[in-house]
Amino acid sequence: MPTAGTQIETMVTAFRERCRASGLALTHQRELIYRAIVSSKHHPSPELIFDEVRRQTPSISLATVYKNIHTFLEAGLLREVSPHHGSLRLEANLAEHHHLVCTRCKAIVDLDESELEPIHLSRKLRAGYQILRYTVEFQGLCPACTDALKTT
Amino acid sequence: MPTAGTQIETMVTAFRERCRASGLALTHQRELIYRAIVSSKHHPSPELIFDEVRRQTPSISLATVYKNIHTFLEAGLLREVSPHHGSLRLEANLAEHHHLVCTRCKAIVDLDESELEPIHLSRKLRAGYQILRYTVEFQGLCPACTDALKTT
DNA sequence: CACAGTTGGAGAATGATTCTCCTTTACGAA
DNA sequence: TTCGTAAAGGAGAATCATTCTCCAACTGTG
Repeated sequence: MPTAGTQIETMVTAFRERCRASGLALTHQRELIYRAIVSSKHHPSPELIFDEVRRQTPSISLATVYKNIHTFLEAGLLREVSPHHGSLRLEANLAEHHHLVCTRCKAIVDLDESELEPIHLSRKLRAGYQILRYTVEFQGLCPACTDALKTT
Repeated sequence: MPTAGTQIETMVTAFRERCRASGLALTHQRELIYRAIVSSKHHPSPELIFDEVRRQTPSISLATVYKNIHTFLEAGLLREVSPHHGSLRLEANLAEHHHLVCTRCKAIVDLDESELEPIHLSRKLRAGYQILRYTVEFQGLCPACTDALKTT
């Protein structure tokens, strides 16, 4: 069975290949940033990644971390945990319901609980966790953005 | 069948009662803010709410909108769409998986696709939408935060 | 109607993110 | 291996979202 260490190396190797394939220069900083994210068990913020990377290369700039995160997101090497961070989004609908989020225009449409069957967990979820509620987020393209991409 | 208009009035009436019950003063601004959120089909940001409310009361301050949003969230009158906005959170794990989010400390734990049964939509989802993927977000308290709240 | 405690307004302060501008580096070609 | 060019990095200013501070105005009670 592979250890966590070799698994990280596998991902870093794949990362190098994907950079080459995408025409992205393979810089020291880029590899450190990617490695910091892959090695993290949590889902780190740019600031945390910066703190981690700075331990090995104190001269790195926070702007470089941000720039590369966006580069990696565009290249599909990373994923954002939330499709709508950046600004607080609110709702007054307190009934159980789910969301359909357009990844392009960030519009959010509600889906009633009755529109999907209840979720069943195969096993007891993580010991010690108290689950209060769950929400399903469907990500995709809304009709307008589907059209817009076709035309372009 | 109730029209959208009367439904909004119903919610505003309930809002007034809940304010009274929670000891919150019923100000002109509060009602406008709540009404703007309830009336919105989308899931508005504070800035959008401000723009809307300002049309009726140009003297309102953006800080007031923010303050009241937080007041309403604490009173349970509103809900945040995303439990982890505020800072970009990233992951390199591109496999289908889900998230367990602690609402108190914002820690995110991955849940493998195999840990829950697939979701079935009862009907064809919204015409015209292209669904690319879905993620289930379980919200609750992690073991550490559960303990912390017991002790307090 | 007056009082006391909330709440609102304005603008400064803070934190996250992006931009600008100039220097340095990666990497294909010679 | 060296060179030239385009891509990338660093520093700090600029911008955007959000929060705070401080004082004036308002709500709800007596």
